[in-house]
Amino acid sequence: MTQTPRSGLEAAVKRPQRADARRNFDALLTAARDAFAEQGTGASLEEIARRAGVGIGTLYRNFPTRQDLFEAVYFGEVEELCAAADDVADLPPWEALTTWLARFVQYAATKRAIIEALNRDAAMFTTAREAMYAAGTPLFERAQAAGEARTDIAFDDLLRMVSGLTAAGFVDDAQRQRVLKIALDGVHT
Amino acid sequence: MTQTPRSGLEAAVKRPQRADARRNFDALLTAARDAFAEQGTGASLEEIARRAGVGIGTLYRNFPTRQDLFEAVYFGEVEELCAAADDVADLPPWEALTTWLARFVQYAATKRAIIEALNRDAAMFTTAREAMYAAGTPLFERAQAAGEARTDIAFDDLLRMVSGLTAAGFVDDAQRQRVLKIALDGVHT
DNA sequence: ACTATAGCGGAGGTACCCCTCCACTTCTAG
DNA sequence: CTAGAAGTGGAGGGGTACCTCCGCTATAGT
Repeated sequence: MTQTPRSGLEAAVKRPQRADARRNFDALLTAARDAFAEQGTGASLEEIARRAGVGIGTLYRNFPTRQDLFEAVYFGEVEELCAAADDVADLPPWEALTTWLARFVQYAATKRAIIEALNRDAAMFTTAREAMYAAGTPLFERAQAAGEARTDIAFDDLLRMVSGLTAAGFVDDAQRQRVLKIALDGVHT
Repeated sequence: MTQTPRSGLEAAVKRPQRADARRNFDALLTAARDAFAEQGTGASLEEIARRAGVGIGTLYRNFPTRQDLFEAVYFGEVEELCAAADDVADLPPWEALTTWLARFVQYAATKRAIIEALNRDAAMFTTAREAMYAAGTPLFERAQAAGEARTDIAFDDLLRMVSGLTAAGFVDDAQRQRVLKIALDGVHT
């Protein structure tokens, strides 16, 4: 959550120097993350400040625009997702791919910002998208090389398919898993 | 759009009697449909009235609550979708199913309300959901009976999968089609 | 301890949006 | 033609959100 520089994803916002300010900064980040998760990109900034227990002025000083706040949260999320790609590195090809995608689904299910982001074309999204692709493409290509995934589709197709399933509502988690599996069966060879 | 009673989907709102009032009513419905399509369920009622070229008061007289307006629009949409099931009746089983689903995707892509609706459980959604299921299930079962669709999944799984793909953002329509096809390959036998 | 200063927070202006209410306009039946 | 019923629309009250501004407070370096 507190950022660990990696893959060019550092937000364009710098953590303040003073200890008390840093506390507020982190509280804001956490509150924003929760709020964005629950209510999407449009969550009220005033409520975020309230949740973080700071004044609205403090929020605006740290993050002059909604975009700045969003980036700070969002880059953190994407980073975690990318890191998850390492965790599956030593599974067999197809399993590694599906495990990562499952994590993508489960992870992003509560954080729809990531999905909303897959679509827009603002600069920050491009950066984040590239990071996600950098993390996922090797898994996909490994599966293809092992003859486990069809070669007539792009990783982009796959990721969008999965992200769609993430966004969809399901009765329960079992159904989500089941449907994901069906869809992935279309990719498996 | 102007409602054609069918499958218990008549909205709980009645069209006014006077000619001028009826014109306004229809204009509101059209404007609301566009607005909901563009901005989702939360579109501003005042803007809808503006688009329809009527006063806000007129909107409220015809549709006392946002829900009323939404139902009126939404039931019309669902009806059209159900009607589309008839159009594919004489295609071969698998083709009939996929064609209908493709229409579902294309149709609902601009009208996300339908998808948002698949999830909530208010009474009206139940009604609409049932109508959609009544229209689609036969197509699915026919494909299953013909040995063209796997039998270990429910129509509900399928529809949610497809609706997820609908909601997802794609680079272009070609990609949308491609991804839909991949996902459906997971269902085909 | 002391002070310069980074940081704080919330009042308040602006802009929407929701919804109600009612003086006014338009339609239509007779 | 006409009168009453049906319908109109927008002003206005109550909310909430955005964002700025600035007098006050807590911190860090000496």
